[in-house]
Amino acid sequence: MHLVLVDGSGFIFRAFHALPQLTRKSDKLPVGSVIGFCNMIWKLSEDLSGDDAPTHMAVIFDYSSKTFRDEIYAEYKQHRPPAPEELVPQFPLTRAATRAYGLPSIEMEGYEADDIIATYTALAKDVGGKVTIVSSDKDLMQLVEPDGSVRLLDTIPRPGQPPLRWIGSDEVFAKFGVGPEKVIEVQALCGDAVDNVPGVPGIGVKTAAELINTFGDIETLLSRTAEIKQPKRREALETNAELARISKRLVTLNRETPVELPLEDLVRQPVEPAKLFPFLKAMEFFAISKRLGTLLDADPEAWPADPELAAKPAEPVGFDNNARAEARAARQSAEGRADSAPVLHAKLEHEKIKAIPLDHSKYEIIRDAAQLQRWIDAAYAEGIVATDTETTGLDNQTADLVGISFSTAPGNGAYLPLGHTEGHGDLLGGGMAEGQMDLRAALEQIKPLFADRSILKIFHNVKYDLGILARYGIEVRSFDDNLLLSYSLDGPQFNTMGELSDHWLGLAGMSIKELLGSGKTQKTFAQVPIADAAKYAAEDADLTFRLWKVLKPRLVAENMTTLYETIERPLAPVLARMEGRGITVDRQILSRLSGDFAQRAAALEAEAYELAGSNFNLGSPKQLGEILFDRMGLPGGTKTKTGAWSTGADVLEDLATQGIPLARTIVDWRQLTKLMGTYTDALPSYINPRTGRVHTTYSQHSVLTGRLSSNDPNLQNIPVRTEDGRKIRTAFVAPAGKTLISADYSQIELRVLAHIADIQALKDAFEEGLDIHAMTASEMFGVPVEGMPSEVRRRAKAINFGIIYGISAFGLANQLGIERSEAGEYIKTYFARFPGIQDYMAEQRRKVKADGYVETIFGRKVNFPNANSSHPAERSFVERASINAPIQGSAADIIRRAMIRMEPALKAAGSDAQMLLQVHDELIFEVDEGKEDAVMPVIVKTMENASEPAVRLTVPIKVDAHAARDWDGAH
DNA sequence: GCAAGGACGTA
DNA sequence: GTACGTCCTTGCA
Repeated sequence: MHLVLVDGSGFIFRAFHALPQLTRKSDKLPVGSVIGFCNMIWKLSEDLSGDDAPTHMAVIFDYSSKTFRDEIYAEYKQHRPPAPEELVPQFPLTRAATRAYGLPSIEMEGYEADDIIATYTALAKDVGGKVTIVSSDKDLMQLVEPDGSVRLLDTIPRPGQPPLRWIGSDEVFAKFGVGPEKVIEVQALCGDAVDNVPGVPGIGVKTAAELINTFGDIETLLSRTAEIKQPKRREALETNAELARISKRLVTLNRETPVELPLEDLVRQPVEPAKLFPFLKAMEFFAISKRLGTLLDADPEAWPADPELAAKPAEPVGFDNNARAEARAARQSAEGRADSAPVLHAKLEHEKIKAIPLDHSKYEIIRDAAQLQRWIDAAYAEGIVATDTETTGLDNQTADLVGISFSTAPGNGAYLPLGHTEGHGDLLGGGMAEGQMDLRAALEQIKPLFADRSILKIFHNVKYDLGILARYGIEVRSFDDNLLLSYSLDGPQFNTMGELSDHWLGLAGMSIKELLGSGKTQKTFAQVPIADAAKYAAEDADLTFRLWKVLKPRLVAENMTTLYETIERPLAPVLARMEGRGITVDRQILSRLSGDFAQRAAALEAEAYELAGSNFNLGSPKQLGEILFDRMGLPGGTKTKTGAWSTGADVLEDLATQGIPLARTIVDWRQLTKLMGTYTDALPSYINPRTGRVHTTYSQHSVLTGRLSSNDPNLQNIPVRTEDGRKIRTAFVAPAGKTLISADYSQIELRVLAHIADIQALKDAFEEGLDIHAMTASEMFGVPVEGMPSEVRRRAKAINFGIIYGISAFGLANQLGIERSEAGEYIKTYFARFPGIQDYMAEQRRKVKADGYVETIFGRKVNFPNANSSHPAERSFVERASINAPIQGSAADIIRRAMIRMEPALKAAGSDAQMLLQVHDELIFEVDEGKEDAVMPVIVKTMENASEPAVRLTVPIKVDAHAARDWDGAH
C-alpha cells in the first residue's frame, strides 16, 4: 500500500499567499484560496501517478470550529501566521472541496494535523505500507524513516529547484545535523521562535546537533552536563533543564491520537462527478468545472449547484444564533484540560522574563557612529528592537527630540543622547552638552532601521513616537505597541509603562518625576544630565522589550490576535497622521464670540445678584445651593452623595418653571461661561505656532468600549445642541481653497442593536428607510406616523436611547419627567412589541456574570470585574453597562475599521482628501474646493462597508455627508 | 500644588 | 439609564 497524507492547512496558506484575492461573483465571498487549493489537489493527483500513485489518501486539517477566532487559534497551534480575515470563510470551503474531490477530510478537536498525520503514518507502517506526507513542515521530519518507507514531499514551487522535492533521511540530516530519529532531541534544545518552542537559550541548531551526536539524547545530556567544557553552555543547560524537557514534549508528535476513520476508509476513490460538479457550480468555478468536465468526460451542466454552499443572503450573526456561542460552549467543556501549546508558551515566557534581574550597570550610552552601528547591527541580528524617544514634553506636536533608547534583548539597553543641554536648569538653558552625536547624522544612520519592514520595532504608545519621528523625517514600518497589546488583551486598565511593568514584571522602574522634579522647578528631559537620563531611557527600552515578551504571546493564547492586528495596530499610524494634520480654527471668530458671551454673562451676573439680593460667586454650586435652599427656603432641594445641595441644570430648570427667575438666570449664565471657559477662550491657546492649526491628541487605549477619546483639546465635545454653542463650530474652518466634509453614521447604534439582538421589526424599518423613532412610537402607542405629535415621537426616541443605555424605569422616568410606574409600563410595551430585546439583555447579563466580560461583534472584550459585586447598585450598573458595551463597542469597531481603510480608499480614488477628526460616529475631512462631489461617495461607501467582510451585518448601514466652509455648515 | 466633587460639553 | 474630557471651586497639604 502507498498512503498519501496531505497537510491541508499548509495547502490553504500556500494558496492564500501565492494567489490573488478573488471573490465569488454573486456575493463577493472570498474564494481565491479555495481555487488554489482545488488546483493543488488536482495537480498532486496528476503528479503522483505510476509507481507513486496512492492506494490510500486523505487530507488532514488543523481543527477549527466555525468562528474565525477559533480558526486562528487552531492555525496558531500549528505556528502559522494569523489568518487574514479574507481567509476565514475559506476554511470550511476547503473541507468541502476535499470531500468534493472524493477525499476524506480529517480533523480532530484537541489535536493538530501533525499528530493525526503521525498516527496514520504509524498505522500504515504497522501493516508494512509506504507513506508520503505532502508538506514542507519541518516539524513532520521526525516521522521520516531511513529505509525510505516514510518520506515528505514538498510541492511548493521554488525558483531553480525541481517542482517535486522528496525529503528523506539525507535531507533531514542536512537540515538538522542528525537523523530523523533524533530530530526531536535537537528541536527541543534549539527551540524555535516562530513555533513557540522555548528551547535552551543560547543554543542553536548546530550546537544542538553537536551535543546530541555526542550524548545521544536530552536526558543523557542533562545527566552529564559536567562533561561540557564551555561554561556558558553548561550553565545554560543546567538552569534550563526543565525548559528543554517541556520543549521536547511540545515538539514530539502524538502517534496515538484516537482517529475515527480506520486505515481501510482512506482507500483512494475515483472522483465522482455527482459530488464534484455541484460543489464547483456552487463556488462558481466555471473554468475549473469546464476543464474537469473534459478530463472526466462528464457534462458539468448536468448537476445543480450545492444549495448548502451556493450564494445566498448571509445568516444573522447575532448573539444567540452566532456560531461563537457554540465555540464558547466548546471552550467551556474543554476547561480542565491541560493548557494548550500557546497558553503554555505564554506562561513559560512570563516566568522566564520575570526571572531576569534589572541591572542598570549593563546599560550603555551611545557616543559615536561606530557604537550606534553596533546597536543597529544587533537589531538586525535579532530582527527586533525595543525603542523609545525621549523629548521635551508630552505634546508630540511641540516637543523636541532629546534622545532615543534601544534594547535588543531583555536585560540590555542603550541610550543615544542627541539634544541634552548644559544643565543649569534655568530659562537660558545653556549650550549643548558634551559627548552627543550630531542629531542629523545620527538620524540618517538610524533611518533605514526604522523603515525596514523586516525589523520589528517595539514601542510603548507608538502613536506618540510616530508623531515625533515623522517631524524628524523618520518613517516607521513594522512595529508593535505594548500599550495597544495591553489594551487589546485587558482593556484600559493599564496606562503607563510603570503600571505595566509593576503588574507584569514586578519591577517599579525609575520614576520620571524624580528625574524632572515638579512644579516651578520642573526640568525638561533635555536638562537632565546624560548619565541619569541614560539610566532612565535605557531601562525604558529594556522594560519595553521585557513587557513585549510577556504580552505578545498572550495574544495567541487568548485569541486576541485579530483584534490587535486588524484593528488596533493599523489604526495607530492613521491617528498619528490625523493628529499631525490638525484643523484650522479661526481666532477672530472665537474672539468676537468671546466678547459677546462675556457681555451677556456680565449682564446675567448683575441680574443674578439683584434677584438673590446679594453678591456671591455664581460659579460656586456650594454658595448657590445655600442661597436657594437654606436662605430662600425653596422646595424641591435634593442633596448629593456628599451632602451638598444639588444645583444641576435639571434642578434649576424645575425651579425656573415654578417661577423662580434666579434659576433661569443661573442656567443661562452657566451656559455662557461654560462656552467661554472651555471653548472661545481656551481653544486659541491650542493653536500651534508652527502649523497655525489645532492638534488634538486621541487616546486609543482609554475607553472601555473601544471608542476613542480626544484631549488637549477635546475636539469630540465641541457644542452643537444650542444656538450659541453652534456658533463655536463656525470657527472650525477649511483654509483657503479647501472645503470641510463631515460624514456621519445615521443611527449606527440602533442599527447595531437591531443586528446583534436580531430584532426583525427594527431591521425592517431600517431596510425601508423609515423614521425610526416615529416607527417606534407608532408601534408602541398605536399612533399613525402621519401627523404624529412631536411629544409622542420624543418619548419613543428617549426609549430607544434608553434601550441602548441598558434601560431602567428609574432612568427613563427621570429623562421624561414622568412617574416611575408609567416608565415601567412603557418598557413593558417596548419589550412586547420588540421581542428579542429582552433576550439580548438577559444574555448579556448572564454572560457578564459568568465570564466577567461581554464582547463586540469583532471580538473585542469589555471587562467588568465587578459583575458579581455585593453592592446591588454596583451590580445594576454593571448590568446596564454590559448591555450598552457590545452596542457602543461594535459601532466603535466599525468606525475604526472605516478609518483604517479610508486613506487607501481615497488614494485609490485619486483623491487627496485628508481625514482630520473623528467624533465617535462622524469623520471630518478637508478636501480641495470643487472636489467634494467626487470624494463624498468614496467616503460614504468606505464607511458603510467597513464591517465587511469580517462581519456581514443584517441591517443596512447609512452614512450622510455634507460639505461646507465650516464645521457648523458641514454637519 | 494637587485631588475630589460638581457641573456640563459631546456621541 | 451608556461612554468620555475639561473647567471651576473647595479643601487639604
